[in-house]
Amino acid sequence: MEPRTLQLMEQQTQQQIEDGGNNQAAGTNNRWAPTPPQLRILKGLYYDKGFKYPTPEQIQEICLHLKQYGQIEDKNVFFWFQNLKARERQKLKEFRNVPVGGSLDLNFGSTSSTDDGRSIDLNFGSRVGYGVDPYSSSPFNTNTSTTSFGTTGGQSFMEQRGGDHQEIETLPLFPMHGEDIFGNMKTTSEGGSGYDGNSRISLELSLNSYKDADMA
Amino acid sequence: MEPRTLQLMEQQTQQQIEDGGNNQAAGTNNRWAPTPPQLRILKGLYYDKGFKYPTPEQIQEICLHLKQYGQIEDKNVFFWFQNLKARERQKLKEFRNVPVGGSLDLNFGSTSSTDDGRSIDLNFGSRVGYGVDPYSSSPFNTNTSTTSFGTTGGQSFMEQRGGDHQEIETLPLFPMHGEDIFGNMKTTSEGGSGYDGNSRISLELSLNSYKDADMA
DNA sequence: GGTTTATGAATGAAAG
DNA sequence: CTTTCATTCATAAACC
Repeated sequence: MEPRTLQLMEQQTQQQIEDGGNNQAAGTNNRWAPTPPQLRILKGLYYDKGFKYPTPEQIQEICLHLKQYGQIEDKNVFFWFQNLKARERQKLKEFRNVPVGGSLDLNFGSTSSTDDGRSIDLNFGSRVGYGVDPYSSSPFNTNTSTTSFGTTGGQSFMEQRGGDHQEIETLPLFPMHGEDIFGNMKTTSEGGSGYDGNSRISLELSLNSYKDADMA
Repeated sequence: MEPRTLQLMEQQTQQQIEDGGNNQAAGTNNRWAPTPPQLRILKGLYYDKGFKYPTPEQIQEICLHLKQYGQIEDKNVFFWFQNLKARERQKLKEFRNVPVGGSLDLNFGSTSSTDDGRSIDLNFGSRVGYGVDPYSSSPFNTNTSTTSFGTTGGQSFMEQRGGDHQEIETLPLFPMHGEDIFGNMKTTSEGGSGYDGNSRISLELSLNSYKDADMA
C-alpha cells in the first residue's frame, strides 16, 4: 500500500469537456472512446503495419481519416499510440521477472489482440531495445554523448521520422542583470552569509545549449 | 505490477504527493509534483509574464524561490519549462502542418487503395491564428487548470532573452511518397461544417503577485 | 453495487 | 529543441 498523504492540494480535476462538435452527449461522456471501426484501423496500423511511431503529421492524417467513423481528435490518436506502446512495454517488463524458475529472457510477442481478430503482431517494430539500461545519463550529465545507438531496427517501409535538424549551437549565454524574475534584487544581501544554493546546480544546467545569443 | 487499489473515485487529487511544508519519505515517491503554490508561480511566470526561456541562473532563482512552497530542485523547474514549451509548441505545430501525410501505405482492409494519391491536404483550415488556445485537438495540453490562470496567453508578447526564439518557420517537409497511410487521398472533405468548431476561449486573469498565498 | 480491469489522459523525466 | 518513456490519475466498462 502506499500512503497517500494528501489532503490539501487543490484538486485540479482535469477535465476535457471539449466538445468536438460532434459529440454525443457533452457532459455525460467527455472521454473519448474509439468506435469499432476506429479501433480496427488503429490496431491495423499498429499491429499489422508495425506503425508505432507516428509523427505529428501522421497523427493528423490518421485522425482525419478516422473522423468519418466518429468523433475523434488528434490527441486521442496520439494518446492511443502512446498508451499502447507504453503498456506493451510494461507488460514485457513484468514478464522479465520470470517467476518460473530460472533465467530467461526475451520472449516477446504477446500482443494482445482482442476484439478485432486481425492483429498479427509483426513485432519487427522500429526501434526496440529498451530494457537494456535505458538510463545512462543524468538529466544534466556532463557529456552530450552523441553516440546515438542504432535506432534503425529494420523498418520495411520507411522511416517514420524523416526530418532532422538539431542544430546544436551552444552559446555562452550571458548572465542576467541584477534583478531576478520576481522583482527582487539579488544583491547577495542575505546578511553576508553566502548565498546559498548554487553549489551544484549551475554547471549542470548550462550545458543544455540554450539556443539564443542575446544580450541586453 | 502491483495493482494499486485503494480509494476509488473519491480522490480527485492529481498526483501531488509532495506538498510544501511537510514532505514525506522521498523513497516512496520519487517524482516531483508541483505544489499548488509552486504551480501557480510557475504558471504566472510562463503565462502571465511570458517568461518562457529561463536561463540557468534564472532557473536557480526560481527554484530557490519555490523552495519555500515545497521540495523542489533545479531540474524540476527546468523540465517544467521545457515540457510546457514543448507541449505548447507541438500544439501549434500540428496546427500549421497538415501537409502531405505521405507515408506508408497501409491497406489492411477497408479503404480502397487508390494508389497514387499525392494527398495534399494542406489547409483544412478553419481557424487561423493561434492567439488563445487555438487547438484543442492536439496531443497535449488542454489546459488542466481549473482554478488558476487561463491557458495560453498567446505565444509571445515578450521575450526575456532578446533573441528571437520562436520564429515561426513553416518547415518544408519534403514528402516522401504520395499516398497517405490509408492509401486514400484526403480530399479535404471538411466542408461538413465542422466537427471541431470549438472555440475555447481562455481569458487569462492575471494575478498580481507570485509571492505567496496559500492554496485553498 | 462495490470492486476490478482496461484504457484514456496528464505530466514529470529523459533521450536524442 | 523535439520526441519518447515511465508513472500515475481518472473513469467507463466489465466482473462478481
